[in-house]
Amino acid sequence: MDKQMMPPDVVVRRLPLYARTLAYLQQEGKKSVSSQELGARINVTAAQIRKDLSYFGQLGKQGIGYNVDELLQHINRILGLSQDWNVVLVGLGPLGQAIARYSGFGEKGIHIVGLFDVDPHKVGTEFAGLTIRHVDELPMVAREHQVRMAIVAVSAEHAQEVVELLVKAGVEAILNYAPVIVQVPTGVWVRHIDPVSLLHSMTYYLARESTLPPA
Amino acid sequence: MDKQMMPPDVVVRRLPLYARTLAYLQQEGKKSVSSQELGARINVTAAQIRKDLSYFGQLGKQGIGYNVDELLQHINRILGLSQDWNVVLVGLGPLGQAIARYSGFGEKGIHIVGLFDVDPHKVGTEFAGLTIRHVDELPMVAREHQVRMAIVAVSAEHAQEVVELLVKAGVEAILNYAPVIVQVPTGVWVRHIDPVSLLHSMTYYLARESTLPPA
DNA sequence: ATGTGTGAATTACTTCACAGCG
DNA sequence: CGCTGTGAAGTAATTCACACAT
Repeated sequence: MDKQMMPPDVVVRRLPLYARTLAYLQQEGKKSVSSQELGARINVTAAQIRKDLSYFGQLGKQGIGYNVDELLQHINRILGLSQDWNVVLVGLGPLGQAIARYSGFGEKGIHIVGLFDVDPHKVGTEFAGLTIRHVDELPMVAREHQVRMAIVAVSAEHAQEVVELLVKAGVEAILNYAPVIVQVPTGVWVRHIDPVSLLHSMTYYLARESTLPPA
Repeated sequence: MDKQMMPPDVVVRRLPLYARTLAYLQQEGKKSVSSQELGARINVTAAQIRKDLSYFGQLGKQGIGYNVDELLQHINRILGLSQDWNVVLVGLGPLGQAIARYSGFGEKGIHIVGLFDVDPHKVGTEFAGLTIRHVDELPMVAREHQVRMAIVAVSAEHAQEVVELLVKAGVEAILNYAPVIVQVPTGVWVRHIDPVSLLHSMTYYLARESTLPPA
């Protein structure tokens, strides 16, 4: 597929999944993998994987499959993960604290470099190796650490205003844990984490029982 | 739209969002809302909302819009949220602990009735008002509380085996926080929570800068 | 007037199926 | 052969646009 043709967002969203699975395959000592095999691990058809990857060039070898190391490195490069990314976290309630302590980000090129809250009891205290600061200091810290991404873990009521502060501070990508859809200007990306909605979308089917999910 | 025609999963996934937004509108004292207005709050087109809702009957009034109270109650009924749902949580590491403490589930008809781990240091201790039990006791507790849903917060390595235990214990819907796609038999639903992948799918765009997200 | 409900049109995404390379 | 890469075909999801109800 042509280089200049840009991949739809659904494809971009699947790339991290491919990367992670390749990393697991790598750990398992696999050198090479077919689209078939890779797809079986993540419930994606072989054709889908081949088509997705074709947006980014000819990454496989006919008759052989994909080289695990190469493809992993290639996808990481595509995702911009050859560099590390500094991220700030806003909101240090129970959820924010769990996120701050979570080690899974750091392993994958995401570094939390600032913690922010407004609660005077929290501001100034240490947490997970960082000092919690007042959100007023966001612009300063963002500039200092060249922060382009943020994680929002405040209440639904405060999410929109926090997002606006972040955007004003130059943040271009936001992972929002608050149970509300936030509005952002063009040029800023948002993704939502919403466990309650996911659970509720499953109760729909359980309440119906006769319906079966796709194999 | 015909009653017997069943809504695609994308539609079902949007319903909880509609419900939540209606709940906010209700709190704000709104009595009635148009598809236009509702859509503006959650970045969904008015046509989309009307078409989605039409799967479930004629829920609005021409020239007026939708009655907030009625529509909210209707969607909740559709989602099976007129009843409450008992859920078990497996894995009480930092993430599982945060989930166990999170109050947002209970407010929305989801009740955590069992906590499970395998760590002998944790089993037997109290947490968030419940006693942590060994996963061996899963079948018993699941039967006792008629548990049909579960939340998995174990490591990637253990996720698949835990899911299999859950399925064996009769669980039909799983919210998986582990960074791996788990395989389930037909008739069981899984949804994934994957913050790292969401962040990585955004670094893709940030690393490209010229590309703008959809308005 | 206003705003729903819905076929028709459009756009987006996935799968097919096969030429061609190793 | 085995398995990729990819146009073509097929599905699915979204948006249009307008008749119609209030």
